[in-house]
Amino acid sequence: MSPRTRTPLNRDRVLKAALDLADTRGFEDLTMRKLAKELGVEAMSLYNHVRNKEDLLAGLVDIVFGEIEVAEPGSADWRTAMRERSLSMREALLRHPWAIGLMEGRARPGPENIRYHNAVVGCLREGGFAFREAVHAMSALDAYTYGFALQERGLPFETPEESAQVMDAQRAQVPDMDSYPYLVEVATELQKAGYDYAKEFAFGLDLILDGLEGLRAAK
Amino acid sequence: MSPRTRTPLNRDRVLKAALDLADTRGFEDLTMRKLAKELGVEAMSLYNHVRNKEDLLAGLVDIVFGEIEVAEPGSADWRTAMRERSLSMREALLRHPWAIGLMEGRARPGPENIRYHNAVVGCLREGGFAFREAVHAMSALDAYTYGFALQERGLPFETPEESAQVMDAQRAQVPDMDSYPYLVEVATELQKAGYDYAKEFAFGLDLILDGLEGLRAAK
DNA sequence: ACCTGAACACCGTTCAAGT
DNA sequence: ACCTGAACACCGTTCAAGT
Repeated sequence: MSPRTRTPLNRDRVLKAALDLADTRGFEDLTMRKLAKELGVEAMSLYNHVRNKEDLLAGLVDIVFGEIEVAEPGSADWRTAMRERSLSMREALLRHPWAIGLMEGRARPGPENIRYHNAVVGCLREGGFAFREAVHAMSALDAYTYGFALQERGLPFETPEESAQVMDAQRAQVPDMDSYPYLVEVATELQKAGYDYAKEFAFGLDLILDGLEGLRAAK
Repeated sequence: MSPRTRTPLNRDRVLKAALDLADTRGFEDLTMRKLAKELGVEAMSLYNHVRNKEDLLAGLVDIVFGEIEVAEPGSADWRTAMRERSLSMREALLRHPWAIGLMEGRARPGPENIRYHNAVVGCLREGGFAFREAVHAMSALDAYTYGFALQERGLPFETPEESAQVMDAQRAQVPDMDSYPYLVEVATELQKAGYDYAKEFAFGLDLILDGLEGLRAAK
């Protein structure tokens, strides 16, 4: 039992601390050195539990995949299953916005990743989608969800006040703003009404689900 | 006329060289020092033409926005306009995959960004979409396109051979692969048929466009 | 088996100094 | 006005050395 760390370091503790660091202080603060300090250890010690930083990130991504809830194939109708898992996916990406660009990496997928994707395809196949159509459906839903999370991470339109602030800054910076009447309109309306991300996401999601329903019926 | 650089450095030349470096050698090789070397200059000289690296990246993002073709509002029916601009957007993101996560940044948008989004909203408004519906439409289309580009960047399923390779590696790594029958099926089918990204993208795109048509008709 | 100190080859950026 | 050398505060990672 060393003086500082009662529990010895292991891969799980390293990953957990890394996740927390990225979530609370931001992805750019997730460095091997700062992570080590957080764990009361020197940076080089981490390499006993993680191959390198890429391996660390792969571990984090798999934790995020593990947080996405998805029904057992056949346990619910495909539409509710896909709707719920897309909502759960957006929420996970909202908790870990730094992960968005890493989820679809070329690296070999982790166990949670595999479990997750198997369940998604399973719900579609058991829901009556032919193989090709199931791939279409998953591809479209995933693309939409990743892309929406990306937009949500970047855009500052949460409240009317925020929208107003952004637009004022923009107006000051772009002198010929009146050459862009459609944008001005959007800005004006958004200032009045605000922008509800959850509702906006649900709108596009239901639109895609409606389309997929037809695809399935056509079989 | 200095010995090396006949044309003096300026912001445009810096941005052009940076774009080329990121495209040809990858985003991780786009460092201020390597960019400077490419231009036959010391790293510190770049700061005469670019505030910092963030400013450099903002400049690159605006160049990419400038590469996305979009019709003049009112010049074509909304559906072809939106279809064409989404295809053009995917192609631009395919040429500059490193840009995907940067396009929707919090930073103030550049002139090409503003021009582009104004035109997109304009095509929808002139095409008969009410304000709220135009925002819905743009949001859904953008999310899908960004997300698809993200998947395409990460996944290695171009040819049947690639799919086979990936699956073999995965099989070797995951011993209980048979616990994931739906994934095995996808893998098997993909090995036979391959995966056509362009067609897959068009499928989801048309599905969303179909849905938006209904939204417009309902007004 | 696990941890560490020193070192290597890098980063972005500042600043005083050159022309 | 533009470029540079030296410096600062960082990175990820290796490796021999400690326990």
